[in-house]
Amino acid sequence: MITKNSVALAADATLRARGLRLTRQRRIILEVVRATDAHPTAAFVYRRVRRRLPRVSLATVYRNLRTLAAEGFVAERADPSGARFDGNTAPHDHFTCVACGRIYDVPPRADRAVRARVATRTGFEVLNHRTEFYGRCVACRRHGRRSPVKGQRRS
Amino acid sequence: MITKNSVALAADATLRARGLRLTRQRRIILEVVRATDAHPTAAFVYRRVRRRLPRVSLATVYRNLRTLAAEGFVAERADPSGARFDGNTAPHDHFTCVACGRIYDVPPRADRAVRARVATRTGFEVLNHRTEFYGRCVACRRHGRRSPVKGQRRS
DNA sequence: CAGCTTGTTGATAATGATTACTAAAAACAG
DNA sequence: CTGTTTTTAGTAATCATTATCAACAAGCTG
Repeated sequence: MITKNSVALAADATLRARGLRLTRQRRIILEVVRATDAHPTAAFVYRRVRRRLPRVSLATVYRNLRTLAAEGFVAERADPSGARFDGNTAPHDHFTCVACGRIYDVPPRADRAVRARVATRTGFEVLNHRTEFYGRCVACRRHGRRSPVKGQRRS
Repeated sequence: MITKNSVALAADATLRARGLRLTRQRRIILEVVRATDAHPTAAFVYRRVRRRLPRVSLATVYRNLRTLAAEGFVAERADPSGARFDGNTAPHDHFTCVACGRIYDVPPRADRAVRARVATRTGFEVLNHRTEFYGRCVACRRHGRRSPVKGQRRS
């Protein structure tokens, strides 16, 4: 089972091997990102971390999200209004609801062939790929929402 | 055949139907985006448009790229360092070279089943989907480039 | 332990992309 | 023309992100 603690231990070992340290801030930032499936922005992570470390700096959050992403402990994705982070580093796809803006995880497709096809067609070396779906989630379909809700805070 | 002029005519008609106009600026911005497959940034479009309209404003470029995207004449995609635009509005996928940063078009997969699978699994209404591939393009493989080249201008 | 080196933090300034604002120009309708 | 609406250029403002830096902490080394 993946526990908070086993994650921290693994992170600690990996970071040490690079001459980096798993500081209190870094550990809590990692825990916050892994504890939600909301694909949070840096600002969201900042707000959450502040509950446990009231004196943390926004720069520290950004700095560590970058570090953790570079070391593979979180994934980073580009969003029209900025970066979002994902504590789920297992391969999976995403569904973005065009009405409420929420991003849902979607189980990945069995896709060995997809990369191979692109590789042979282009001659490129395909290291990775990801599919993004867009549409309306169940809740928004039920409520008949069609367009982005204005004024809602980005999570 | 799709000519510059037929595009302009179609754009003009669509825009008029919305009470908008195909101004000189708007038309040239559209032409610039459609004339390249470099998935340009707003700054790139601005530089190109300025060759033909030296007094154009950067704000005008942004404003019109947004308008043209909203009307479906160009596609917009989020990139880690900002928005990129695509004059190719036919369905297709993208390959991003992690070494040189270039974004290549990839022919789309026959994919009726992909959306259906997600729809039945989630209950969501899937309107669209897009696959992003990451790897090294032929040129970068040949030159043995592995990491992003620093200091190059985003196109 | 004291001293040295290096990594890290919080605070804040700086940057870069994008958007908002506004007065003037252009496009159109009658 | 004349009035109305849209659009523009120029610029200020905003927002996310990054850089800078002095103070601090952790890990050696002797």
